[in-house]
Amino acid sequence: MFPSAAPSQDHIQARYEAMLNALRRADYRLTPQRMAVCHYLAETRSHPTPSEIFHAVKEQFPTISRATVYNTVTVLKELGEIIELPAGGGTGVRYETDITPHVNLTCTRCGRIYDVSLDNLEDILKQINERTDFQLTNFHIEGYGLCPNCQTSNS
Amino acid sequence: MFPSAAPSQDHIQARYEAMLNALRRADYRLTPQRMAVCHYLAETRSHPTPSEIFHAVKEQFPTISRATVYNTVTVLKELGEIIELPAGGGTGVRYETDITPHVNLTCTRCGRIYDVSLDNLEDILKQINERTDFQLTNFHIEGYGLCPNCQTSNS
DNA sequence: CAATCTATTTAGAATCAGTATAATATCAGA
DNA sequence: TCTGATATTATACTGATTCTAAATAGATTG
Repeated sequence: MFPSAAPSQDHIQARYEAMLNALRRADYRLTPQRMAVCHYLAETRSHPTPSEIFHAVKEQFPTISRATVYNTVTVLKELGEIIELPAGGGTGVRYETDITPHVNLTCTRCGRIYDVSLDNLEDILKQINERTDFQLTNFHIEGYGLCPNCQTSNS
Repeated sequence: MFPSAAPSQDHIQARYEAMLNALRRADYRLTPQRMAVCHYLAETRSHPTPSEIFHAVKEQFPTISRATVYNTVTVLKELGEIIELPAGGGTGVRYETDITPHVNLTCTRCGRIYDVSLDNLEDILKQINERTDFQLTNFHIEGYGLCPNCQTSNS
């Protein structure tokens, strides 16, 4: 069950293109820095923090600044291409890069986040649309508890 | 639909007792400061930040320190009595104090959080328990989009 | 009750995340 | 190429969160 399989090359490419298209549609320039951030977000399954994104992209772009990373993820978040999650322990945020409806199981002890897919999630979307005037772009589900590891460890 | 009705006195009392019991069960002392934090969390529907909790409790406890607030919410979070949410705009965290399964609709423009209840949420719980080895304490659903207000305003 | 041990609180310092600013660079279009 | 708008960068700044050491309060034991 855990952990999720690494995304296929096709899937990475599709997510990457989707992010670029979202930026294009909203009239943002496709700068090399933004493209690098998008590419990293498309290929990772690690729910990265802004700092992790910064260091990863720095490998290709030694001059990139944190501000550019923050700008880019803020835009992508507003466009609904990524989702902001609490990182646990109040230490900033993480980003969910898989926006297909699924469940994040967060371990309240070690903070790790696991992905699980469920059936019939469209039904939730339908109910929200019926009951509210919200213009929904995406949604996801978070579960909290102890992961298999932390259930047995006692520290 | 919006906003949620204020919680009844009975409901406040029940939530308050539940938090105190959780602390007791986990062998934490019921200090006056912790009790005051719990009481505020039980009576609010505002998804407060640590700072808001601090100022609210300070009214009754002028000497309380921020560290005590942070300690208490961290414990309550580990016990599953409250849920940490990203506050939007990267400005720290907020806490969901209503742990009955429901939906938080977060407006990606103004950052406000709305509560909505849905049917058949037990089914999600069942699916998670069937498919994973997680020991789940609670879960909730987050939706993202534009609230009715922000759909019409253009700034 | 006194002595002791541990958990908790407090104030303040330190750290870290995130934002704002101003100068520079890049890009698109005339 | 020139011009204007947008984006990036480095750095300074603000505010959120954590850490630390000392003081306090509660529980426990003799």
